[in-house]
Amino acid sequence: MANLTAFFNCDDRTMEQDPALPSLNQEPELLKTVLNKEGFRFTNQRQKILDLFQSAALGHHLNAEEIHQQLLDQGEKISFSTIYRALHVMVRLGLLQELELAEGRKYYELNTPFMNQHHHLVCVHCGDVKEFEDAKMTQVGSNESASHGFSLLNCQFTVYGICPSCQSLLS
Amino acid sequence: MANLTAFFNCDDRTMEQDPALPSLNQEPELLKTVLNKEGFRFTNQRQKILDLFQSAALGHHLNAEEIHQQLLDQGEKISFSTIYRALHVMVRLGLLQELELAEGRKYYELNTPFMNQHHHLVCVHCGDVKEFEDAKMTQVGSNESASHGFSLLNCQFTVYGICPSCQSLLS
DNA sequence: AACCTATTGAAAATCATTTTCGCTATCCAT
DNA sequence: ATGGATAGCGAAAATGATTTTCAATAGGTT
Repeated sequence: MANLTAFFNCDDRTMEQDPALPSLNQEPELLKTVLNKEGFRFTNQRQKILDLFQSAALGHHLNAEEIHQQLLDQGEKISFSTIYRALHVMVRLGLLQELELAEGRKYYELNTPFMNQHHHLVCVHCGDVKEFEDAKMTQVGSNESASHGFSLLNCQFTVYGICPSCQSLLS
Repeated sequence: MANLTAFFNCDDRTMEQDPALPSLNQEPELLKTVLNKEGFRFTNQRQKILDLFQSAALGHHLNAEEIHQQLLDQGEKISFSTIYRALHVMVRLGLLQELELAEGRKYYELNTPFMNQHHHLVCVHCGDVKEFEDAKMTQVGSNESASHGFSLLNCQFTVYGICPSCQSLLS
């Protein structure tokens, strides 16, 4: 069986991602509610991690390393195991989305409702990432999953290329 | 700087992917030609690896582990380092494409000309992968990269969901 | 307040992938 | 063809991100 970590690796529990994506930005207490509803516990560390995503621009992606560093910078001591566990839980709960930007590590960003999903244009040379939206994408994604009888969780469109500045460097 | 391995990790040389994708299925000697043109050497191991992809259904993806096992099964002894090096070279030369199917490892498949690119619908529970094509995808990909001044290398649309049989298992 | 157990941090373990290094094989020029 | 230069090979060690283990602690519940 596949090992799609962020979807199914939160200890041993098996559970579906909540289809009604909670919008955390409103209520300060929402994280606790969402966690408890599924038997997870609210902790300071989880709140701090989520705060990072909420205080960053929407669609900003972070990896475990960056989260660790940013929390250190603001005086919070946290272990990598806690970070990874928190990320998995929050992906499972539909609060975060895991991104595969082909850099040998995983990135996470605040999950956005389906119809507002954005996609990524990656420079394979310098790693610069631009975001874009396109309704056609979501359209195709839901058509495809429907036509195969899949229940849709999310979709990612990633375009790889070389950005203008790297083009000049390389020429 | 980013570390997009398959694009830029072939020892130390820096070089662009050949925009004219060679169609290997015709000429038996083409691999040697393509390799030598860029200063790489033709080896038995590289041929054997490429053969695996060519004898499989088009669009079939393999990871390093599977390649290693399949070659063992057919009596070929080959090391993982050789496999990984060969895969990188062939991606660089545009013979293979690297796929991010979110399973903690990389998959490869024969590269196909842009307009025939196919995309993936992945069951996050059992790992089953369905392929599909959609011209809109390529369209959007080239529009986006063009509008940001990127030179386009490739694009991947990956849809995550739960397949029908896993849905019944989980309910 | 007491209990049950999910969560934490630290350290060890995994796992895919990469690198090192001495040896071999391919390519190019003679 | 032959020989030299060096790309590529295999084996083993190294890396780096992520996961797991385990004893101590803290969150949620009664």
